[in-house]
Amino acid sequence: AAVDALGAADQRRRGAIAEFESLRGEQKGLGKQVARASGEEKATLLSRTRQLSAAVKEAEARTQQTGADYDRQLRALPNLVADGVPVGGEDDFTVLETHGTPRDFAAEGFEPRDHLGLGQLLGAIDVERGVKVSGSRFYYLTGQGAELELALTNFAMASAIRNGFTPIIPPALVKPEAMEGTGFLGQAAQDVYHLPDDDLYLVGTAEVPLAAYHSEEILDEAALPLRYAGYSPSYRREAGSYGKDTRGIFRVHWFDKVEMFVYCAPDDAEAEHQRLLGWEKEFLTALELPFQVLDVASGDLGLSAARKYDCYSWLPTQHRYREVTSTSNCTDFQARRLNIRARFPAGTAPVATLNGTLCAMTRTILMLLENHQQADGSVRVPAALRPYLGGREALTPVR
RNA sequence: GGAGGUGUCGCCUAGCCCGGUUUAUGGCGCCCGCCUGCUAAGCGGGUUGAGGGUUUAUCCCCUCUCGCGGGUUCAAAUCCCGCCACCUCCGCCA
Repeated sequence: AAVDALGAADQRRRGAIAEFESLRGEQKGLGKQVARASGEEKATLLSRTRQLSAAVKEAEARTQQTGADYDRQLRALPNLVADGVPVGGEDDFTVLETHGTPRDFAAEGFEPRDHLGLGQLLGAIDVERGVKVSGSRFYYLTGQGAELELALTNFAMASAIRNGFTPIIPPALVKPEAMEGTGFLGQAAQDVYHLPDDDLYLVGTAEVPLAAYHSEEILDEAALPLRYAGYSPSYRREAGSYGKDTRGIFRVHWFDKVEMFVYCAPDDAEAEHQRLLGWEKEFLTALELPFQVLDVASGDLGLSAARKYDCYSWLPTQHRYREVTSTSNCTDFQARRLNIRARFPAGTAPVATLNGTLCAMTRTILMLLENHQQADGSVRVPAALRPYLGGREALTPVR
C-alpha cells in the first residue's frame, strides 16, 4: 500500500514538474522579447508576462509541494530486505558458523570471574567512579584497562590499514542531515543523544560521519570500492534497556570503536559484505575468542540494512554467546538519502554503502578478560596483541 | 562572542553600484583538429555541473545551476532579508 501511494505521489510530482518547466520556458521566451521591445509593443508583452508569472508561481509551488510529499513518503520506507534473510524477530536469527571452542573452566578447576571482578583485580575498570561522575552506564578505563584499549585500537587500525582501508578520525557530533541520511532518526531515534542548543547529534557509531563524508558527491567509479576505517566514540542513550545488562561495561552510554565503512558499486555490495565479515572474523580469531556468525532476521535489521551479520563471542560467566561485532549491507538506502552517486557506464547512480565493526572497545575488552583469565586473576594477552602492549604476555592483578 | 571583508561554470578573473541582446567575460588548464623531422610555439574549434525527455552510437530538446534559502519584480549573478563557509582584526580558550 505504501509503495502504491508512493507511485501515485511520484506521478503527481512528475506532472507538476513538467507543467512548471513548460510554463517557465514560455516565460523566458517572452522575457527576451520584452527586453528587445519598446513602446506599445512592450506594454502588450508586459501584460502577458504578468499573467504568465502568476501561473509559473503557482506551478512552482505545486512542484515543491508534490516533491516534498514524495520525498517524505519515500524516506519513511525502510530498506528492502535481501533475499535469503531469515524471517522473524530478534530471536529468529540463523547461526551460520561457529569458530573456536569455549573453555571448560570446570575441567581447569576454577570458577571464572566476570569481567567486572577481573577489571577490579587488574585495576582496569572503574565503574563506581564512572557512575559518580557521569551516572549509570559510565566507566573509567584505568591503568592496564586504558592500555588495553589503546593496544586494541592500534591493532585494529593497523589491521585495517594493511587490508587497504584509509584510517579516519571523524567528528562525533553531526548535523541532523547526517543522522537522518544514515537512517538513525527513524525507529532508532529514541536511542540518540541530541544537543538542542546547537541542533547537533552525538553519533552512536562512526558509520554516521563516514557515510556523510561523501554526501552530495559524485564519485569516480574507478576509485570504488572506497574503504575507510574510522575511530570514534559512540554514544547511545540505551533507552528502553532498563535493567538489561546493568553489570559492568557490557552495555554503556559511551564507548570507543574502530568501524569499517565501504562505498562500492551496487553489484559488488554482496561480495563486499562477505569481505567485511571476513575481516571481522579474522580479527576475533586473532584475539583467540570463540564466536558464532549470525544471519540476523528481517525484523531485527533496522531501517537501513538489507542484510546484517552479527558476530557473537562466548561470554563465560553468562554461558552464552553475546554480540561483539555487526556488519550491514545498506545497499543504496543511505546513498540515496545522502545523495552519494558514482558515474557508471549506464549513467550516474547511487552507490552501495556497507559498514562493519572491527573493534568495539568495551565489549572486546570484557571478552578478552573473561575468556583469557587465569586462576590467579591474571589475563593472558593473545599473541597478536602483544606487540601493541610492549610484548607483555599477561595482564596481572594490582592487588 | 564583537567588528569588517569575501564567496561567479577545474583554477584565476570580469560583470553587481545603475535589473533586461548575458546563451555569465577573459586568461590558464584540459580535449579535438591544423601546421610541423619530433616536441614546444603558433593557428582554428570545444570545455560549469545536475535533473529530465528522446535516442540509447553520436545528436538534439527542456528545466535548474553565480555559497545556501527566502523576498521584491513582468524579469535577479545584479536590489532586499535570513543563514552558511572562509579571510582579517579584537575578545576568550585546550
